[in-house]
Amino acid sequence: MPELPEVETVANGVHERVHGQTILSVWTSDKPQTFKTPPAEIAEALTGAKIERVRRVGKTIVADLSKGRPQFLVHLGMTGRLLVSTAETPVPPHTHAILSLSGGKELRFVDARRFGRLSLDREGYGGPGREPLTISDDDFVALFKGRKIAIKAALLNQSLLHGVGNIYADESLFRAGIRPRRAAGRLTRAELLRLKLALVEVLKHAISLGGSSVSDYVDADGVAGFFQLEHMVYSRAGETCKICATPLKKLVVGGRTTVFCPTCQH
DNA sequence: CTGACATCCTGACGGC
DNA sequence: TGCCGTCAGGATGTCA
Repeated sequence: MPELPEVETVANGVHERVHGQTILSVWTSDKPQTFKTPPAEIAEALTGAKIERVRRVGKTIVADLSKGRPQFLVHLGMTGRLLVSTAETPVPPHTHAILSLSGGKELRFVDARRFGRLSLDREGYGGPGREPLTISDDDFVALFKGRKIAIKAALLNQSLLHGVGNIYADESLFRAGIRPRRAAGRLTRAELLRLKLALVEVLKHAISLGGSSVSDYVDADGVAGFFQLEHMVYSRAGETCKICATPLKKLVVGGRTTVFCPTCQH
């Protein structure tokens, strides 16, 4: 599932391949759920527009278009893919949008499970959440002050922090030695700073490896990432801890499957 | 404010 | 082999 590192990898890959190009035409599927903005409006806004820049904000991919045009937003959901393909490449099943570009290639949005969303930026995007890679120590600590919810649930809450999903929540809590059910507001400043450090480290490392490929995540060229090979806990319930060999335990926290080491995490 | 739960959706996987 | 039930989860919404 695409979280911050995967979305960053896709956004950067797409940017390198399409920036400066003009969108010649737009095709959209007939699956209304995929489009938060009506597909006809999206097609109208995009057709003839130049793609100035493609970047990541939280888990959203933002395409900045020529002046006067709205921004084009892509959320990958769980299984969404944004692919730069030649026009000759067979169109895969579950393709919901195809943008034909002046360079001859196509930018395609493919999403089997249809949790992904395409929209224009009319109402703004991102919300109040902060970026984990740039937030200050004091602001990070303040996010959790007085909160009774489990720290894992707080990490997943996009209105607090952007871009953290199930994989990086579990991985950062493991690396910080903190149990996922601990009340967020009861963590000490030292623990929260340890968590922040672990989170930044794990996100940056995952970005450097092209993200985690579980489910069916791939980058703009359809290439898988490698960080899943370094997962310490995510999806490893019942297996042994790579540090202390204790069997890893499974819980549900914040409605999500959660795996932790009862020995390494307190 | 909080958590528990349902909803959307399809592919993968386990059991029989 | 093949069918069927279960599970996975990001964002959002309902309800207690």
